[in-house]
Amino acid sequence: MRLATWNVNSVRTRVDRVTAFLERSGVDVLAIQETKCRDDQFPHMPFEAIGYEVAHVGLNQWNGVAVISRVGIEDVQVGFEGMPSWSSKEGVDPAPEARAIGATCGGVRMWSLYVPNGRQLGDPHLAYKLEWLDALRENAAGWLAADPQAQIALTGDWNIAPEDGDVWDMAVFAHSTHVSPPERAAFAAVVEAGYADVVRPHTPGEYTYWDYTQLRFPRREGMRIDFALCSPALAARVTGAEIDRQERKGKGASDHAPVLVDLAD
DNA sequence: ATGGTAGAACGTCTA
Repeated sequence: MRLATWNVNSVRTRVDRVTAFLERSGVDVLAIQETKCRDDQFPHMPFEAIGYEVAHVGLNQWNGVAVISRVGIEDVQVGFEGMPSWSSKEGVDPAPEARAIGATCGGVRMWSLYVPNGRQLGDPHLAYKLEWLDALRENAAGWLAADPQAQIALTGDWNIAPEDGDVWDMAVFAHSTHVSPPERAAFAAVVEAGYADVVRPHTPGEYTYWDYTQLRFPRREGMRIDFALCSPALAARVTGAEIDRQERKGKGASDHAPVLVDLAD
């Protein structure tokens, strides 16, 4: 079986690329982030036409996550217990955002996660990001405690570069989010809870994201911020992984590349 | 030059 995660940066703009990727790659279960649409706007038909089912949550033009599977979608869960809320405006009550959806697909508990960006050091959005990650960690630890043999994949755009080598120049990020110690600690806490980054060993030195501006992609100035963290039972099945850099090329590319994981049967 | 690009309530937020 083949899993993948991909921040598509608008599923409506990118639907032809996403379906072509599924057909070309043979991915069975794909987690996508930043669909940027409501549920009623999601283009289900192109996916159904090639044999995939979709579980999506999208509340407005921001965020939006989905699991797309051709090996079944069961027990769909939107968000997780204690997931923090957010309000972008003063005077507007905070509400949960469309940043997490889980579903069981072919025996794997697949999560599509879009971790809050954090914006800038000192921004309330960074505190929100850290609270969101802590609540995720607490849930993920609980899932594993309830069933140590569970095959769980925490995949998505984590908006964290865990190691200095995960950005092209640490000096550029000296006063930025994504590399700060609290963010890295929050990521490490999920790993310590039992979820392994199964992709890094197969893709040393590679990035998953390149900003649209400043010619970042041709200059090979990217970041590794998209991850598939797997529970022990699932990590034991991993036979390989790759980052599909080709998908970042050409007109109409997302700013993120798909991250793929191969599993033994 | 406070820049650049992209995508979403088509004006402004988000990344």
